[in-house]
Amino acid sequence: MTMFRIGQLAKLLGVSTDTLRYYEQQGLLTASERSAAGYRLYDKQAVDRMRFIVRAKEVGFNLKDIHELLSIKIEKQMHSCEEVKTLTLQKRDWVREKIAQLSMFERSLTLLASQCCGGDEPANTCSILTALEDLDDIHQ
Amino acid sequence: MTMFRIGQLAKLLGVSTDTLRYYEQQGLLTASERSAAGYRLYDKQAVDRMRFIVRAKEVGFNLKDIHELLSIKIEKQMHSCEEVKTLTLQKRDWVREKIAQLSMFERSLTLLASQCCGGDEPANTCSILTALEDLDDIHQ
DNA sequence: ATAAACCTTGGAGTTTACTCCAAAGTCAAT
DNA sequence: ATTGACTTTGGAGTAAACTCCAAGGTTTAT
Repeated sequence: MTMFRIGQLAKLLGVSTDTLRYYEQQGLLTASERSAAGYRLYDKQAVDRMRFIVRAKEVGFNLKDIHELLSIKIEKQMHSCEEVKTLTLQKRDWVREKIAQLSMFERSLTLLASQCCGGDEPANTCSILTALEDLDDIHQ
Repeated sequence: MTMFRIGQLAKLLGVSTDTLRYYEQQGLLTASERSAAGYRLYDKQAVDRMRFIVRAKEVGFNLKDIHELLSIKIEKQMHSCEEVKTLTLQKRDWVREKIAQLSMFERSLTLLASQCCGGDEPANTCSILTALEDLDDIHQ
């Protein structure tokens, strides 16, 4: 069970040490312990948690969202189970909606790329907006 | 062919008039014309373009990205077709990666919800991080 | 004709999420 | 033992994307 120092963890996750300290300051993650000299030390659990934070950030959750996600926990008798479930499903729906919208972008970008260097269509009709319109046409 | 005024467009797209003016200032969209009194007027094309901007924003593109997306156009002889295609496919890959990561979150949130109010498992193991670990377990 | 509800500009302020010091302590290697 | 690469704190600075005035002009409804 090796512990990571802040620089090693930063390198592992591809973020800066400043960012990790900032996340700690924002209450998202405290290093599992400190060395005699006061250096932050992160164990496996802390690394996992930080990885979660960084990934969630990358896909578009903000720090408040992430805080909420991380605090979804059943602590016996403390919160209504139904409450937790509702919040979780809400977040899932949010994620699903984003996936749906991204899929739309994916399709229009694919279409755009195919139109771009395709055949003999007039070149001036080739843009992301016309690609989106074309997608709409297909679906109507 | 009715024209929208800024407040109507803002309402339609669910953003503030300040935001629309900000996007104009950032060079993303100029109103198609002005009324005699100097009011911004948006035609269908401008509405479509603004809708694109707002949606792209919602799925996590920043304004610089959006600017790039909107300027992907083949203007005869001006840009290499291959260049345009490469940029488009790069953006598409970015979108695909995001979709993949979001799908992972979707699955873990689904799992989390199912664990939450399920049966007799010990409640203290129920969190987004343990759900992610469980997902990893399934896939290994 | 006078409110109420719009719109204009310019500029200042805010929020989020870092990012970058400075001054000082720690650790490993030469 | 001293250089270089790490770490600490606190606090200041920055970039993006709004958001909110103020002071004024315009439209619409009563």
